[in-house]
Amino acid sequence: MATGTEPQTHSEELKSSIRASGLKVTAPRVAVLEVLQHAPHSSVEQVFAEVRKTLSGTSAQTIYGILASFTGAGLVRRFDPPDSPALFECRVGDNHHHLSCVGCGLIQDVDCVIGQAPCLTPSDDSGFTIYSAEVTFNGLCRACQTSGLPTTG
Amino acid sequence: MATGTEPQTHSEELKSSIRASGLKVTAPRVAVLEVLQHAPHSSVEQVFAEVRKTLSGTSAQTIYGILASFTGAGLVRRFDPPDSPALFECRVGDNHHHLSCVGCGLIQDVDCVIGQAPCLTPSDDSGFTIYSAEVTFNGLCRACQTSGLPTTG
DNA sequence: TTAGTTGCAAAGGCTTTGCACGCGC
DNA sequence: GCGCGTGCAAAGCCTTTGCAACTAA
Repeated sequence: MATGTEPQTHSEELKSSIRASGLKVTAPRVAVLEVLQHAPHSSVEQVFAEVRKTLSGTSAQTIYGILASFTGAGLVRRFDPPDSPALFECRVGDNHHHLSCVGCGLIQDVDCVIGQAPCLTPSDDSGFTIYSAEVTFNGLCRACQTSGLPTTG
Repeated sequence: MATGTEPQTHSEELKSSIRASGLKVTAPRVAVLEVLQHAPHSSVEQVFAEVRKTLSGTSAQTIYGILASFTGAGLVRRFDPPDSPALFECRVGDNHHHLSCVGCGLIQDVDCVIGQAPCLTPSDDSGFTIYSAEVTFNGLCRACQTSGLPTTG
């Protein structure tokens, strides 16, 4: 970045991803994708706040629209935890899953148990054609274990 | 129900379950549990409508409260599909998972792939103590395959 | 130029909260 | 009798929708 010619080379990759999904490349879209890459498991509010640091004129509705488009295009994955607004994460292509702490709500990624996508096959698919399998492990994170959260009541 | 003495023997089981969870037994609670046993994957609206058939004076807020209590007590499991209100199902104790149709939103139960709970172990638990693993298979149900839903755009 | 996308504003639905009465224990 | 649970009413939040102007391709 000596000459300032390529201050955002990384953005080119993102733009290519957007184009490859058949979507037009716009500043807010690139920004949303960047935020998601740097901060996985972001809520709409989080993405909105981050994008506005760069593009102050962006509206929340635009963020909703972009995330919906990206989710439909497969660029991002939506995650709906109970008692919380939806989270979004960059779909990097691998098949990772989630550890969800019932104590503090922390979401953490884990590699797929088996390693391929879909990594699981239902015992009876009932005629379904399976595209993907998402696994959520519910448990208690290390911090919540240490703090002695009550587990029985 | 000839004498009216035991028109709801089955309810006794439900009451026991409620009591066992440390909750008080009330008519709406028994009704909610009955609805959930007969109609898995019910939304709040669905449960509300069914309960009112028996207990016309029940309010929606009561249903929300009951479902929240039951979820906390482990009697029912909450399921948050994207773009839809939360679903609830009776937690019968086994470790079944879900087939979710991306075409029509149909949710169907499947037995656990492996058969034990938790039936999966993450490759790296990051210090988490895992209580349970929930698996959602995303795919296309037989009806949506037949109707030729577009899969590429 | 053409079509998709953004921005502004408002509405809608789902869910939660506060308080008093009633019922289960 | 005590305390939890229920009912009534309202507010809150997250999310979606409609229309005009702008930008990417």
